[in-house]
Amino acid sequence: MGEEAGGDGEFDRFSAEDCDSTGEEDERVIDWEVGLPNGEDLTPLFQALVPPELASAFCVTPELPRTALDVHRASQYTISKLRRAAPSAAATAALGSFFPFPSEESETVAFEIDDPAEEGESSVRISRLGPVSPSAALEETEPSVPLPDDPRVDPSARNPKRPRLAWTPQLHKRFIDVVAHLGVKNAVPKTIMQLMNVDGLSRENVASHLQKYRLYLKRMKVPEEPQSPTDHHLFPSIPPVTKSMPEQHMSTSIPYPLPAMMHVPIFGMAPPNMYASPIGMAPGVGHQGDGACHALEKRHFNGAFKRD
DNA sequence: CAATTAATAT
DNA sequence: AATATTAATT
Repeated sequence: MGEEAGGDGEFDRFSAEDCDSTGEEDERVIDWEVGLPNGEDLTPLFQALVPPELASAFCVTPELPRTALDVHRASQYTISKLRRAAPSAAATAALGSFFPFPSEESETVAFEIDDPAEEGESSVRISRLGPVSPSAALEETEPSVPLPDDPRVDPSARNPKRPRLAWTPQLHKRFIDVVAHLGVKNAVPKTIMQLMNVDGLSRENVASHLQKYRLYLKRMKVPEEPQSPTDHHLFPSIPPVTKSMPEQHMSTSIPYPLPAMMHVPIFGMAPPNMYASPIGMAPGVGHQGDGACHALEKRHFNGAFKRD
């Protein structure tokens, strides 16, 4: 199970070429194919994975050769099975009983990519419904012949050019949830990053956000000179940190159920309606069903950080 | 090496 | 304005 990661974030998504696209398969779930090797990289169906000699040497019965029909049948089965059962969090094992919630809210956390080549308001939202790949969103044209250093060859290889991360409300919420779980005192970039379990999210992404978040908390805590009536409206009284008890690490007992932490595809997507979540920055305790702070800004959660 | 913070860059 | 990056410090 756990895999770790000490490593740095790697980019191992995309590259889902146009692995064929005969429109004959209506049941096809493109989403699942992203990142998978294409047909040419896979062992042909008729070829046994284990050579006969090896198989006999280890007393294993060689698998029967499969046909495309077998594959198709298996696909149908899998699809129909998954159709009725919502995906249960597969990657929640990281911390024991941490996020045992299978979750109804299949969260879609989206990354927004700011096209580096452009200025100003140029964030591109990638629709999860489309076969659009992140790389497609970042490349203006597509040379028919991949250059030696073509990013598509091996995105996981050092790809220093990571697109600028946009902290969408979903991502931010995940961040907040994790920090709350850890306790503000224990929440450090690496751990947060791991717990957030967002594909492509780097430690420095988190560190940067965390720094900002802490500044925000600081402001909240010591409002020395009570804020001008003008910036009062956005933030109702939200005691920033665990105020009641001397600060300790309360990693257990989360006041509210965390959304299941599932692997989040780097470019998921959120329907255009996504800005509905009020990002109250209550670090420790929550706001859950109650519509506590409805600061409702249209632009990301920034309204919450903003001083005004 | 990782974390923190402040400063600075894009 | 939001994030990234860097430098200095722990």
